[in-house]
Amino acid sequence: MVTALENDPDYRKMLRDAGLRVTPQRASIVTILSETDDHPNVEDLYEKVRALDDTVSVATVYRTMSVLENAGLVRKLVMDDAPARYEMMPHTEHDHLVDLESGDLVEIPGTEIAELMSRVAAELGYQIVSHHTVIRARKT
Amino acid sequence: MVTALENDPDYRKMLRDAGLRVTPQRASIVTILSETDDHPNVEDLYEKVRALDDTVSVATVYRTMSVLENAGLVRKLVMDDAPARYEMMPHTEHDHLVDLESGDLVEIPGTEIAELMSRVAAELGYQIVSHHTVIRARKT
DNA sequence: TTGACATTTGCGAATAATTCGCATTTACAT
DNA sequence: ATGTAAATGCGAATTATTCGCAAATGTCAA
Repeated sequence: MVTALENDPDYRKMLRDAGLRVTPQRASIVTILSETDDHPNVEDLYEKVRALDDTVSVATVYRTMSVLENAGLVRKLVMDDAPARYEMMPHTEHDHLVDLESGDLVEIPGTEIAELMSRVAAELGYQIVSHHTVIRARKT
Repeated sequence: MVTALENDPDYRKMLRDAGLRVTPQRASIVTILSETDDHPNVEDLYEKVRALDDTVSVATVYRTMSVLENAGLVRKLVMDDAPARYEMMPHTEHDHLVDLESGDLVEIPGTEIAELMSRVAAELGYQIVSHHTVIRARKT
């Protein structure tokens, strides 16, 4: 069985450090998600992962996304009218904008939005665990 | 048939002005949603509307929410792991925060967040059609 | 290294929110 | 009043996601 395990020991570590068991399926999924620079939904992800490792089931992709999200390794983007999409937790903070004409998901770089939200939440006596923002917009 | 039509001619006008047909079902739904200060999901709404007007079906509640959203009269709040919730389009701008302990949906007053988003989107050459932000947080 | 055991997986069935098809009713412009 | 496009109710269909369970497997302690 060919998996991503042997190729990318980094992902083993990332999973171990998060207190998660390292299974071939998880390694394959993380490998694919890390290599992908768009924001795949489960179906996209499943198809790509399958090409690398055909032992993976859809259910496992769902379960893995959930586990990784809880571990803070993955961010889930809940869409308005489409299946959720995922990305590896970014080191560079950004939010998301949906281009209503093309359907593209555009990244908005910068920490301003997050900082403002933290401030505003703090004023209400809350500490942000996560925030989820999707802006729908069209080109001017 | 008792409906909200006779009681609240304001809603007739609101619907007409938006170019929508005024049906008893729509009037009942708008009446209930307007009176409600929490953010009901379709099931909540359906139950309350039913008490007022038992000709309304769930499908119509869904369809009406969709129509009103497109008309800009209603805002849909897409939740992470629960059915969507709705509110009449607020005159006072605000965003939303989910209290992770209680599950409550708290309103964050103010236009700062929206303004910042507009600015940032403009920098990328976009004009915001709508933005949807849900912050998940816990009390400090 | 091995064994024990909790975790994870694949599979297909189940769930739950939302949409759809269609026959019937209805709002409203004329 | 009347014709017609739009809206409705009903239940069936769809679709993303979760679940149950038996089999497989990762990890940890000895």
